[in-house]
Amino acid sequence: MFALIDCNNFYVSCERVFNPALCNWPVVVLSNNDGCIISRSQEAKALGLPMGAPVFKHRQLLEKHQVVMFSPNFALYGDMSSRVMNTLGDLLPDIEIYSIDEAFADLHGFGRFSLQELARTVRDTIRKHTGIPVSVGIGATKTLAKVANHLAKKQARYRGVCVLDDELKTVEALQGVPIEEVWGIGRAYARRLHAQEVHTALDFAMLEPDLVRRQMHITGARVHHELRGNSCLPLEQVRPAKKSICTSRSFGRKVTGLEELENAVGSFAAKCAVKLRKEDLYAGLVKVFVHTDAFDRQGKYYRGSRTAALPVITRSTFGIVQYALAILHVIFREGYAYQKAGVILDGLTNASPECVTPSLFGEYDGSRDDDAKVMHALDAVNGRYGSGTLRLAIESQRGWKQRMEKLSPRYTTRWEDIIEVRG
DNA sequence: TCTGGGGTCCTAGGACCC
DNA sequence: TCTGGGGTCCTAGGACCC
Repeated sequence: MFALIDCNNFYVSCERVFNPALCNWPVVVLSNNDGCIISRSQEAKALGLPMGAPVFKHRQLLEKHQVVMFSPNFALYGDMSSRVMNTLGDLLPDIEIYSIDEAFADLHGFGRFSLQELARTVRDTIRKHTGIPVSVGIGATKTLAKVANHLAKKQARYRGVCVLDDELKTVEALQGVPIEEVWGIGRAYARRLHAQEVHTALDFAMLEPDLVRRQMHITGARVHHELRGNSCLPLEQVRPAKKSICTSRSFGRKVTGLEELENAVGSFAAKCAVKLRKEDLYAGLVKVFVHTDAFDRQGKYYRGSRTAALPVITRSTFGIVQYALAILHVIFREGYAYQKAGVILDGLTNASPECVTPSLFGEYDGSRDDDAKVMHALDAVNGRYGSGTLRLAIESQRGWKQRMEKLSPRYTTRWEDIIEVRG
């Protein structure tokens, strides 16, 4: 059996831990740039605020009900996530951290315990240790655990715990879950399935396997298999190495000048390099993209992107920034109002550069010993005194910076922000 | 008139996830 | 006026190899 432990309204719940007055009040967390709604409390969902909706379209509703809004505080959410996962890891030996707010657990060996009681213990302990409410779903496969979790959240009678431990319960559960709610069935497949009169997870499970394989390829066939109780997605306890690293942002206002774009792209490239070293990897390819506002039907539209192969794999901020800027110069067009830019590192490897053939023509070589030492010093200083303490000059101008008007304090990761309790 | 067979690698695009 | 960010996997098709 597998369990899926999923935090309820995670980002909102994190804010509430340090602001309990917000419990029972409609609360939302916004995306970067304060643009969209990306987490909603139960009360906010009840008002009809959709997930992912742009704030400006729901301004009236938000104001009328005095919905409390937060800019995203990822430093806080990341730290709260590791507290939840640490507590979970103490309770269950085999877990896979699937996302910032979810983990799977393999329950083999727990056969002689009541899974209901086990799930309750997990839920109560995480709540007690971290303040975060979670739901627990248990089923014979990961996909069925997801279905169970969905029911645990949606139907009050489960009180946050749903265990599908026999066929009858499983079939009943599948009947109650719309096909679009199934893990692995997105918008496109859901639309096609509805057109074929497949509306629930049970309808889908009853289809001919060959038909599913043909229409939905191997990924769809796996979902189908798993819903029928045959496990084909194993627990992945070790996180696989990253295959790409991306840093991108929408701008706080439109950017037209090359110099400002250089500041943005340079900053994103430098951020990518830091992530790269944190993952202990080297990059082989750098990609840069810029584009104008896709929603703006009036303005001139342009999107440009190029990938450059680095002559030698590197993890140096200098090398990566240098290449990113060179690409930017190639794709930049005068006379456009840019809305977003990003840098993507690809061709990632953990091989050390000494094992790789160096460039015949002596272009920039990120494996140079002095660069490695500088990067080491850079990361050490920023690790100790805060990121951005030491940075390249190009990272300094930040007129394009995003709106973040409702940011909460970093309660758990910054001394100045720690909560004060008065007696 | 008649033109093989067996591969690999790369990229773009689509679909999905949180 | 105002619409996020960061990922993965799969497939088809093109280009190339011998």
